[in-house]
Amino acid sequence: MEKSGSPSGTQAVQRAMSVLACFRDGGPTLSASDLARRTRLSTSTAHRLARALVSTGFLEQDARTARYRLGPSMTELGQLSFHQRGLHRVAPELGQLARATSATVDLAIRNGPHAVILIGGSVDPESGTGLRRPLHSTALGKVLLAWAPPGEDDVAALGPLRPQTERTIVDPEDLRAEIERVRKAGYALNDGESSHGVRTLAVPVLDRAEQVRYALAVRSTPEVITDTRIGWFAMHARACARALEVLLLSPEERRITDF
Amino acid sequence: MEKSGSPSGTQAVQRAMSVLACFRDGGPTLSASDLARRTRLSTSTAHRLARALVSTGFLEQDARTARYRLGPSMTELGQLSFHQRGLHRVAPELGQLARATSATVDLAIRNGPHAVILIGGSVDPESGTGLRRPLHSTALGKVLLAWAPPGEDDVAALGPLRPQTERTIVDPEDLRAEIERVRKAGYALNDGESSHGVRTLAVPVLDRAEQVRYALAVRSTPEVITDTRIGWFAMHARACARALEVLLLSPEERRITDF
DNA sequence: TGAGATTTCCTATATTGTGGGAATATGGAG
DNA sequence: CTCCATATTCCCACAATATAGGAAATCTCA
Repeated sequence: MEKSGSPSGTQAVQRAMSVLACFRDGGPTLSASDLARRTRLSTSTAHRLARALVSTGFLEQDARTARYRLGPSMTELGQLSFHQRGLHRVAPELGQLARATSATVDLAIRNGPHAVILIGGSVDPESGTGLRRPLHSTALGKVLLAWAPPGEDDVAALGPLRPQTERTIVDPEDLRAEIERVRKAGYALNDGESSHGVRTLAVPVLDRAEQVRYALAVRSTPEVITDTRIGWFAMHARACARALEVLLLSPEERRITDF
Repeated sequence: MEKSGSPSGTQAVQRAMSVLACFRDGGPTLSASDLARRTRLSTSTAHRLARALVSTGFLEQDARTARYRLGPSMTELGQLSFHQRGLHRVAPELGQLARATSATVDLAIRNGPHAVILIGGSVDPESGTGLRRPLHSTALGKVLLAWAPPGEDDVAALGPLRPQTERTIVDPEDLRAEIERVRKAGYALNDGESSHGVRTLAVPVLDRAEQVRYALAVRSTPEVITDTRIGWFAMHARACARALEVLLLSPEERRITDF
């Protein structure tokens, strides 16, 4: 099928994961043939993979309709991941930042070409926890790119840069320049590049290797985050990010001395 | 290796899922050899599966220590699963039940031989969201067994019934009798069977096929949930469960008329 | 610096996943 | 109620893919 630059020797597993990934864009339930269509796999293969995922609890099949939905293992391990990262401990910090800045606060992590919001300041399902945002058109994404480990900082690997508004950066060269600017400034700005009338400022949460683990954003309107106050917002966000750096690095990692 | 009663034709996928499952019992990070040991797979195989999971974002590998942790796709799809089930809409109902009863409220779903708490009334990581509890020693579990679909109600399939306290039901026959009692009464009781001094009452959240989708529990001390007030607690829990039944059945499922 | 453990890569083998196709079940329309 | 279209599930021969052994590279700790 694809020539697929991946040198991995695990077709079945990657296909199974792409079955799970269908639920990112699809509705809450998908039929076996939906899965086959979306993954471009044969009906038999999609069906067999789905059954394997059901047997391990990552999918669930409705007894009546035979449609699939994400299963209990997914929720369980998702929560576990949340706790194992220590994210349940950062809520107070984020709340404080939100109050100090009167802005909405998001904490995100990179997942391939997307930023996934781990803790969303909004309960709005359209911009809340679990949401995927593109890297090129968000402040979170620019931060995740600017401090990415070598090899994952390739703008070309993002594919076509889809415009969200007329301000969205769509030229890879422009994006590289923007990323360079972000790295120098220490924060990223998204001024209506993903949606109109929204201005977001993001900073990295770094580990000791100076690589980004999470991105932290404060989001509001241009009337609140004015040009002259950007420095002030950056300072507050940076302070919160530093607090998170302390909270989010596990004891095990912390014992590793750097110099 | 195992004779493995599963008639499925997907070894690689199931093995990959068992790699993910390692993180349920293990620490927040596991090394490649940890994974090989726990899954009883050869080093090469465990390593290759782990890499495939990393490439799809379900695992993450620390650049420094080369250890693995659960990845962003896990958190993302976990949250997605949460929302797609409509669970973000039930918080008010659960809060109301908690206030009315002055008890802790848990909502759980079955995952194989365990109950997974989807919304835990406690922020305590030891008894909060994402926790796995055994089916035989919890009120949640008894409910999930009592209304299980045919074929999944087999007590024998649970394996050995491990005692948690001296009150834990360990004889399969006793458990079957208890399940029968639960079904008749409409609620399950756990009186110190999983931990001392804790009494829990659980009721099912049923779909129209009279099969259990979720289990809802109120948990407190025997001084609060006294013998004489059990009926009162059951009534309140049952009322809340009915409200959840309305909330949690998707519109798609709802349009299916039953009689 | 050296011993031991761990991560990672490579390759031959056959076990395992693959997809065509047929049988069965489901739901909608007339 | 019956028929038709669509979707789900099962079966089987083929060969592509995952497997495990071993060796090299890297890291850890003394």
